[in-house]
Amino acid sequence: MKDGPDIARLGALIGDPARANILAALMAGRALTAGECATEAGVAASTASTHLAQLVEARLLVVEVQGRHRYYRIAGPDVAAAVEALMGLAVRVGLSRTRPGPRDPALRKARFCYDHLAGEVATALYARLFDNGLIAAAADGLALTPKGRSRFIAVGIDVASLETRPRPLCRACLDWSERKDHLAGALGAAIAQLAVARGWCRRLKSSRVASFAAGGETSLLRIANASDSSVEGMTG
Amino acid sequence: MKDGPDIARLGALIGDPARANILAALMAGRALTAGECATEAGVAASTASTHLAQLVEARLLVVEVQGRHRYYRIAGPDVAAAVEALMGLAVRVGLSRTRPGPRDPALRKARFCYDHLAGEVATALYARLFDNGLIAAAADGLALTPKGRSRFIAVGIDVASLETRPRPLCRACLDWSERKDHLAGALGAAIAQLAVARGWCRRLKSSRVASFAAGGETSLLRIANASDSSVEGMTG
DNA sequence: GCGATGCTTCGATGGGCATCGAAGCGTCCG
DNA sequence: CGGACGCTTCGATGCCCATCGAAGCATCGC
Repeated sequence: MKDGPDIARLGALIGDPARANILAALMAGRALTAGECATEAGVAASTASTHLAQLVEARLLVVEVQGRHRYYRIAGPDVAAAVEALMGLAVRVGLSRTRPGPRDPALRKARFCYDHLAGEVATALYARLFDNGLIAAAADGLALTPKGRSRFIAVGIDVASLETRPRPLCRACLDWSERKDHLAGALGAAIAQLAVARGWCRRLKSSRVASFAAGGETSLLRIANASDSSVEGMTG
Repeated sequence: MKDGPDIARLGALIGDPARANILAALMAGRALTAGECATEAGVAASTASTHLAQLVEARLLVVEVQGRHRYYRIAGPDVAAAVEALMGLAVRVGLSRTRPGPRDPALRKARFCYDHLAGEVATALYARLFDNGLIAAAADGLALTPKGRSRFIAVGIDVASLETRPRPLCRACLDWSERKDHLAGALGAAIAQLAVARGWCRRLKSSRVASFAAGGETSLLRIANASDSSVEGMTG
């Protein structure tokens, strides 16, 4: 009938409460079994199964079979970005399921956005990375500066292998709670992994919340200080 | 039940084909009467009326009454951005309603994205603005450089008045057809207005396509040449 | 092997909602 | 002031699809 992308099918997919809950749960970045998805969505296992099948069919999710378990996961960063964009619009438009923002202040403080960090901490880190010249803008988006490259290597991130991937290294992602950008892309994911590996923060189970340990937040922000060498000494 | 933004309501809103068609039509940036929306969506006037009421209720659209006509319009840039993001995901995920439609190449070449330009031409302009140092990245997003500021003033854009608005001056918007960024924000809108006023391009009626006149594309791209003074001489 | 567990398919049920025509209400034109 | 036009509201119809329990199919543990 009309030309262009079939936005209606996508909307309908996301428009069902059960499917939306599944997507929201998977936005934490972890893979969930079909049964866990059913619990998250609050529906019977059979119902969740049909929903999951539809989401896989539409390529929003991917499934990985391990024995008698089936692990479902967000298909990729672009799906996560679109879901995140919708969340941002929902907040701005006043469509929240709890009146004054998420009842969870922890969620605003720091959370996982698919495979990278979001929230207050993440937007602060992004601003500092920028101000200190570790990342900069390029014609095709965001780029890692030479200064930043050596810094992240010193911190323990294998930048070279990240660069071989088709996925963009740096990408700005609009934070729905802060209304500022935070760092996404392969580098954003690597930083999140680093933060977990070093024990700076951990995922709260069954939620997107990133719980920071004492001093973890400052350790993370210290990444953006190109001249600070204390990061390497910290281990988890 | 769950915390966080009510993404399901938004999805359900966009998920209906009639509403999706209305939104897509309004993405051209012009306001449409209720009757025109009904025609675009291919439904009866009464049906369209209920859809429009829901979209206004959800703050995705705003309505302006003029005499016996009611003009509906996208509520703001954030709504447009989210819809654009969904379109991008739909394309990447393979959800298109036409394989390679006839009107499609023109749409990829240049189109209106709410109030600014998108497509091949717009991404090219964005890259040149960047390479020539007229815009640059800042911690909170994109910024106009002093060089760029004087250039746009010379071209005839009232930058000072744009800066007084709450709306961000420059903003990167991911182009769903090109998979690169193009310029959005108040400046992006102003450039689009300028291009129309100077006769470089015009809106094709009832479509998002921006039809460029002979030489119009080069005239537009010439904006990005800070040393080129021939732009001011061209009038529409 | 045999039962238990995890997940999907099947069939039936029900509810929500898009859709339409007709009627009602306001606005413009002559 | 009367008729036409634009839009919305109303009431009725019908369809799509989410939902569930039960049954079917794999896999794991013993």
